[in-house]
Amino acid sequence: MPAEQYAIQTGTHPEVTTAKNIARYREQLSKIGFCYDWDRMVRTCDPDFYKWTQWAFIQMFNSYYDQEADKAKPIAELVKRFEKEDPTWATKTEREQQEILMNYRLAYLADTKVNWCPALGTVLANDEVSEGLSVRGGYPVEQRVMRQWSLRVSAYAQRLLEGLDRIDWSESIKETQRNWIGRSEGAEMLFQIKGLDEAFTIFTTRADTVFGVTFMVLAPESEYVQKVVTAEQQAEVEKYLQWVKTRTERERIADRKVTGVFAGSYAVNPLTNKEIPIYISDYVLAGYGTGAIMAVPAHDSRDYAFAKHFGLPIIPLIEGADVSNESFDAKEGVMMNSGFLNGMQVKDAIAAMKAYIEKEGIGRVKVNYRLRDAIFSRQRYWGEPFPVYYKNGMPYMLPEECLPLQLPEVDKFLPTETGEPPLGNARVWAWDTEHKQVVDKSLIDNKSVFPLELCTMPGFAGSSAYYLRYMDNHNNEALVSKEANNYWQQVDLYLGGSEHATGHLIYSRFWNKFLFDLGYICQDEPFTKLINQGMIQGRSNFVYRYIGEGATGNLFVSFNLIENPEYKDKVQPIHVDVNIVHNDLLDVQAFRSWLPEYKNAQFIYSDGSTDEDNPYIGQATPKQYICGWAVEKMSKSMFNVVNPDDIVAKYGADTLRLYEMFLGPLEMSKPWDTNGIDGVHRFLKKLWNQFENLSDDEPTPDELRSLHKLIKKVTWDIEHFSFNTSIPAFMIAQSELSKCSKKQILKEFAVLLAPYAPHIAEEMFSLCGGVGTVFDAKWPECNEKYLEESNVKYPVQFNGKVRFTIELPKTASREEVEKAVLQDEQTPRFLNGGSPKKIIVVPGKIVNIVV
RNA sequence: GCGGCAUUGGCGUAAUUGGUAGCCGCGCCAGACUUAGGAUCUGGUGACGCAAGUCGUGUAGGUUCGAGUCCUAUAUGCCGCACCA
Repeated sequence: MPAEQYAIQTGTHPEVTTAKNIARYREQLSKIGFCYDWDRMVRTCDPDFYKWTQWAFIQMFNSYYDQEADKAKPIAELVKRFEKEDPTWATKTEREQQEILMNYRLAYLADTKVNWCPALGTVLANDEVSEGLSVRGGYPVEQRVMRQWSLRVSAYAQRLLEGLDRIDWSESIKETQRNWIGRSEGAEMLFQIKGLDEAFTIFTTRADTVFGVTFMVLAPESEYVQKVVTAEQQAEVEKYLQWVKTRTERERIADRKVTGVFAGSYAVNPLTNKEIPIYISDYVLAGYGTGAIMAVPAHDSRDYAFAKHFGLPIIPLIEGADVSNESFDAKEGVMMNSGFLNGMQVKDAIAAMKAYIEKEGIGRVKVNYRLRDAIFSRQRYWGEPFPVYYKNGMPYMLPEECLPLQLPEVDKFLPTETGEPPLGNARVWAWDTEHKQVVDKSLIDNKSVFPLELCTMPGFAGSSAYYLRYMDNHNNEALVSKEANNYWQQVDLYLGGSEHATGHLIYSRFWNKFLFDLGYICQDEPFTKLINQGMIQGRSNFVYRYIGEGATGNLFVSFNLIENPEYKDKVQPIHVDVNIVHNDLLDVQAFRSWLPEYKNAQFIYSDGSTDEDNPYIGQATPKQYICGWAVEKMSKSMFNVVNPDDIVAKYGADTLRLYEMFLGPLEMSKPWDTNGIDGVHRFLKKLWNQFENLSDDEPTPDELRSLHKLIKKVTWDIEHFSFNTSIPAFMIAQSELSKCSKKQILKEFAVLLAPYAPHIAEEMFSLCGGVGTVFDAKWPECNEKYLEESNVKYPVQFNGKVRFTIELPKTASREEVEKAVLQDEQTPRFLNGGSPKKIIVVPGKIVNIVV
C-alpha cells in the first residue's frame, strides 16, 4: 500500500520501490548480524511465488465445506451429489447451476456490504478500518454494496476455535482469537408479524426470557424493515433511516444515546401470544445474528435503556431482581412470570425453552459465530491478480498450467475514470481461452476472448502460506513437496506482533487448514509455538515553557521546579529531541541551535538560577536544566526516535544486540533509553581486553566453576527465551574471570557469547585458536562436577525472619543441621528465652525455627 | 461492559519448584589516576534509624513454619474486543 501510494504520487513502479525497501531491510538485518538462510528467501510479489497464491485461490474456488465430514472437499463431489439427489439439477442452465454452487464455494463472489473509501478508491477490511476512518491514510469510510470475492473463513469457525487448545500460543492472543470468533450458543426463533403471512427470525442466547419480551427491534439495514413499516409510520421511518446513513461508524459507536423509531407493526410473542411493537434502531447490527432481536428490557441493559426511553413495559423474570433502576443481566436466579419455566434456575430454563422451541417447531437451537467471511478483493494495482475471467458475467478460473497470471503494465495506478480498479487501465488484459494466453482487451468477443478480473488480492493473500514455501521455495511443481513438508512439518516458533491476532494469524490458520483438508500438507495448524515480542517504545523528554504572567514564550523552567507555586499550572510541556538530552539533562546550547524558534531561549535552572546569574554557563560549573520524561510510542512528532543504524555506527551491532536483550523480557514492551547502553558496551570492552595476552595454562577449579555456571545459565536461558537474564550472567562470569586469559576458558566463553554478540565472539574464538567459524563450534556442555560445593550456607530464620547464616557440609542430614543450628552461639539470642516449637529444615535450602 | 497482561529502589530489571527480595546495568555519592573529563579504575547506594533494629514487592485480607510468587477482593495502567442479542 505505501508502495502503491508512492507510485500514484510519483509514477515510480511499486516493484521498484518494493525492491528498494527489501534491499534496505536486508542491509539493516545483516548489519545487526541476524543470520538468515537467504537461499530460502521468498517474495510474495514475485510471480514465481504468487503463482501458488493464485493456485490456492483456484483450489478454494473449486472446494466447498462438507459439514458432515467437517472438512473441505472438491466441489465436483457436491455436483455429483446434486446430480444424484436433486432431479431438477440437470434441468437447470449452467448459469443457474453456477449461481447455486457459488453459495458453497470457499472462494466465492457475493454482494457484500463493504467499507468503501472514496479517497483511496478502494474497499477496506474491517480490521483495516478504525473508527470510520481508513487505518492507512485516515480517510472517511462509508458503507456500500459491491460484488466482491470473499473467503468462507466462517466455515472454519469451530475448528479455528478448537485448534487454539492444541497450540502453544500466549494466552492473550488465544483469548483475542476466541473473542474474534465469538461463538455463542443460543436459539433462533420465529416471530410472526401480525396481519401478515410473514415471520422473521431472531437469534437469542437467552431463550429463557421469551416471556419477558415486550418489543422487537430490527437493524436499520434489515430486509424486513420495509415489510413492517406501516403507511402512517413511513415518513418517520424514512427520516430515521436517512439519518442513520449519514452517521459514520465512529458516531454509531461513540454515541450511546438511545435512538430508534416505531415501525407501526406488531409481532406476536409465540409463548404469550401477546402483541408487541416492532421498532427499528441502530443498536441492533445487521451483520450479527439475524439483524433482529427480541427485546427483554428487564434482563438486557441495552434493551432496558431503549424501553425506558420509549416508555415500554419491563417485566422482571427472575425472583428478587430489582429492575426499577437498571436491568438484571446476570444469568442466575430463579425464574418467575414465565409460565412453565417458573421456579427453574436460569441455566435449566434456557435448556427447557430450547427443547420446547424445537418440539413446537417455532425455532431451533443454533450456534452463532461472530467471525465473518474475509473480503478478498481489493480495488488496487499492487497485489496478486485473480486467475479469473468472466463469461456471461460468471467467473471462470484460468487453467492451473497457465499460472502465474502476471500483473499487467498500466499507465497509471489510480482507478479509471469510470471507477474501475487500476487494472482497468491495462490494455493487454483479456483472456484468450483458445490460445490460453493474455491478449489485448480490444480482442474481447465474449466467445473465446473474455475480460479478466480487475481486482487484485489483499496483502494477507501472500502472507497466509509463505512459511510453507520456505520449506521448498525452488519447487516449480508444487507449493511444497510432500517430502519437504513431511520433513519440516510446521513452524516451530513464530515470533510476531500481537497486532496480527485477528488478521493475518486467523487467515493463516484458515488457509493452512484448508490445504490440510485437501491433503496438500500434513499439519492442520501452521504455528506450533507463538511468542509476541514486546514493542520497543520511545522515551520522550520534555522542556517546560513558561506561559504565566509576562510570558515571552522564550523561558523554560527546569522539571524539578514546575510544581512550585510560581510555576504550577503556568508551564506547558514541549517535546524536545532526545538526542540533545543526556540523562535527562538538557544540552542548552544544542537546544538553542536545534530549532530557530529556540534561538534565544532562556532557562530557569534546577537551582532556580537563570542564565544571567552565571554568564559562564557551560564552562566551570554548568548549571543543570532537568527535563521531564514519559514513555510513549516512538514517533517523529515526539522527537524520541532512535535509529538503530546510528547506534550500530557508534557502539557496534554487538552492543546494540546485547543492550536490546538486556532491556527486559522478550514479550514485554519497554522503552528504549540509550543512556543505559554504556554498561553493556563496557562489558564487551573489558572482555575484549582479556584476549590480549592469551595463555595455554590449565584452568583452576574456580575458573572452571565460573565457566560452567555460565554454560548452565545461558543454555537454560536460550531454551526458555529468557535472553535478558543471560546478559547479567555473562557480566558476572566476566567479572569473576577478569584475571583469566586462558584459551581453554575463553574459547568456550566465546562460543556461549556467539548468539548474543556474534561479531566479537567470532574474533575471540579465532584468537583462541578456534577452527572455522564459531557458529559451527560445538555448544559447550555443563559439567556439574565443577559446580559442586562441599558446603551449604543455610539462612536461619526465626518465625520466618532471617537472622543469620550458618555454613554446614552439604552431606549434613536433617538432624545434623537441626543440631548444629540449635548449638550455634547466636541461637539463644533469637530464641529470646522461649523454646523452639517447631524446626523446619529443608536440606540444602533453609532452616526455620518457630518460637 | 467483557477478556488478557502488568504493577518490585530515582530508572530498566532479577529472584527458574513457595525458601536469604532487590542480581546485573543505568543514574547518583565518595575516592584514585589526571592539566582536564560525558575517559578509566575502586568502593558505596531500598526507606527510616547514631545504633541494635524496624519497615518494605500497587492496596486490603487469607492460606502457610515461610508469600514478590498461591487464593479472594480491590485500585491503577497498558493491550484487544464491543450497543455482539
